Amino acid sequence: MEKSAQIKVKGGATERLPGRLLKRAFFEASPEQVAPRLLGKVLAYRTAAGVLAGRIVEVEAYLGPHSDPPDPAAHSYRGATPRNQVLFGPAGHAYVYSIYGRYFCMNISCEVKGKAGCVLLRALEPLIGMKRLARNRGLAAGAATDVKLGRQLTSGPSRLCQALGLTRAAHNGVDLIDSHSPLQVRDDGYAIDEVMVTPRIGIRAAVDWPLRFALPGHPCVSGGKRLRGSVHRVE
DNA sequence: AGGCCGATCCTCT
DNA sequence: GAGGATCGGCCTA
Repeated sequence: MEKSAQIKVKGGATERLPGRLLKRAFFEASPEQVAPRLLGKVLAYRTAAGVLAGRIVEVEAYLGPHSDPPDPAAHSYRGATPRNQVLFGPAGHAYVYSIYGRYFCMNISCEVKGKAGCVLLRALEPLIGMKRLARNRGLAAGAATDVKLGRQLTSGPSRLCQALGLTRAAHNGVDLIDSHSPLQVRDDGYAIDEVMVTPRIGIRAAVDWPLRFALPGHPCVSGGKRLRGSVHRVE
């Protein structure tokens, strides 16, 4: 019997989240600025059964209709609708939408109220609650520690929602930078050296715009060689 | 009222 | 590399 089995984690409500909460101002900038800065930050979800968390390793920026030129691939391109209204609200809120009838994707609203830019979370590196992340994905618990299977947990915009258990009904509109919120974006001091920039994935319009950002060479980034791009140093 | 389609994932070849 | 699953939301009439 392992010792760790006796140091069982306490109830989720009291369990600490890693690092410190980001500030609202972090998200009150253009999506092109916010997206690369989000790399390395932590998405943490406090549930009754304990904390789930992952490090953000791949994102995409989607520009609001006010931008010049406007972004035809963005959900906000044709203005506010019941589905996308969160994007037109204040920065730092979750925009969760359903796609293909079976999946969800999560974005974070940017800029100030009235400007609908956002950042899509495309991949996380699993950090906390690996076994439960695997179970939520319908994978064996062993996948949590298996290097080969590890990237199947949270590498993909809908995979990460499935792993954390994020849905539109429960999480659309949640404030991610409120200390009382179950879902938060936090900074644990992880430093980024380089950022890779490529076109966005899975869209039909503006296919060349360089708005996808990822940690170069990170095993949890989705896609293969095809998705290599230019690498830039970070401050 | 009806049609179209998607910021995906998984399986099979 | 290709194709199917599956349905909410948006557009057109």
